[in-house]
Amino acid sequence: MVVTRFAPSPTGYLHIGGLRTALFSYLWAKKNGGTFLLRIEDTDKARNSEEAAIAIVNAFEWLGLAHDGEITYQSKRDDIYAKYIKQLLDEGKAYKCYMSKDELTELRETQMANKQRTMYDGRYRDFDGTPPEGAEAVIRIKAPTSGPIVVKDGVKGDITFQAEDILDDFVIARADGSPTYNFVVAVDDALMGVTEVIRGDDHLSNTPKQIVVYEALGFTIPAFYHVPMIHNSEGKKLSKRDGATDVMAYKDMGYTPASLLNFLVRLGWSHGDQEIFSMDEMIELFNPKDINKSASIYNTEKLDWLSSHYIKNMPNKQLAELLEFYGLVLTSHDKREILLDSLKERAKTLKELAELTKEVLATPVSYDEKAVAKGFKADAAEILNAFAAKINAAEELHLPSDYHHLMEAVVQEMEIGFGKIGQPLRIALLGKLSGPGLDNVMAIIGKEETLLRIANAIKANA
RNA sequence: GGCCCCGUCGUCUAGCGGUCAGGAUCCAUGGUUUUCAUCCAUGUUACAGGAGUUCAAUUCUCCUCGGGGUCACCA
Repeated sequence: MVVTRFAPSPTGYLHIGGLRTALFSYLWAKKNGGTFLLRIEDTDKARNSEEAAIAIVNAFEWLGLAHDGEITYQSKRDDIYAKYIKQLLDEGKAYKCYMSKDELTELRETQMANKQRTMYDGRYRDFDGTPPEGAEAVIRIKAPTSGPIVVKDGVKGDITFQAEDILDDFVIARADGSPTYNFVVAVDDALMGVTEVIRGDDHLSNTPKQIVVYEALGFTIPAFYHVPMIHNSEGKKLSKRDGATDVMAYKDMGYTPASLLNFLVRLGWSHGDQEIFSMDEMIELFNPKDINKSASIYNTEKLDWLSSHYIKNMPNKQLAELLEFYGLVLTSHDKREILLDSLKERAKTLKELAELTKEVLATPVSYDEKAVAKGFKADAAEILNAFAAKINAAEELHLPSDYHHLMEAVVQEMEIGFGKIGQPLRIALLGKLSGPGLDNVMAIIGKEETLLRIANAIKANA
């Protein structure tokens, strides 16, 4: 049974980097028919907020990454942590340390002055005297003072740390009794039955400490996969300062979960030359052992490409539903199919598609000056009038081809090139020289609106 | 600074001793399109450097350089 988890601390929104490790964890659990758990690490009361926890859950909902079972909140598990801390105390594997913060600071300063590494000196490790008057105690764990600690990492291979280089008797419970991060992570992962920990490699140097906790408590050590960081364009760890790192901002920008997830899965992971992955394919093909060792730089060029790919290939009905979030209601539009077929190949995001659609649907209120100078020549009014006359005379005008035939007729009768009617008509219909096929536009807006736009343009530009 | 990790086109990556170093994106050019976009075709650009090992190194080893992470009574 594979059990993975995502364990954010609710200090803000869900960010891109977190989402990627969550996605990896999710995929690996699903691939193995296992369980993907969510744990909110809200032990730091000063920095955490309930809104942040809700925001994270909402983001997962938008993305369709469902966790299994109930969400675990660390803030509700004080009793459990207290129990294990007491156990370690009773077994002599942890002890009370009465050193004050001032004393600690002083120790560190001396060590720095002597160019030693800063660490707790273990002065209360075997203390059995009377505690100093009024001193508050923290609980420290007895960590090994020398020897190798090996992290068996599925991404980077075996990583050997020397206890004397990195460890000291670190604090597992603060003076107020609250447990610290490295302790609760190990306890929770063990109690929740987590078998594979997939997380950012900024946690790599914490892992030996957690291993100390696992071993002291007699828990089974899970498999670790430390995935490389995502860097910003400066090559530094991606942080909130780097602009769009809030996952929900991607919804606002018009990206779909499918494109965002596809983009993220390919950051640090690949499967041969394949670029497009459906959720089913990701689940089928993902394996954390294939995760890259090196960090990747966050660059959204490919996200745009993926996004347009997914929009182009999405059924119009589904597209119309998604577009409502961006203020475009098309559900009852009778020309929805033509409309979206002719516009969805032009948009990189849903938001862009919504805007392009609104532009086509709205009667132009102004005309691009350069476009008029280039495309609305002296004979424009005559040609457009001839075309308008044909529209007026026509009985049935529904399909793009119906309008196309009328344009061809004008071209033939007046013995002009297609551009002669195309350019002014484009300006009349859209106010500029670019845009979707004119026959499509006319079929979408209909006979009356087409005539109106032609009349308006002649009035304004002739 | 100590410890740890990493180093293939600008970017995301394939490669797991012998390849014209492949794909994607971006960019450029051409074609298609009345226009723009799409689409199609073509093209430019990479093994950080130096020693080894080997008949042969992008691939294995070491060193250098470069980048990153982490060193709390934060998580």
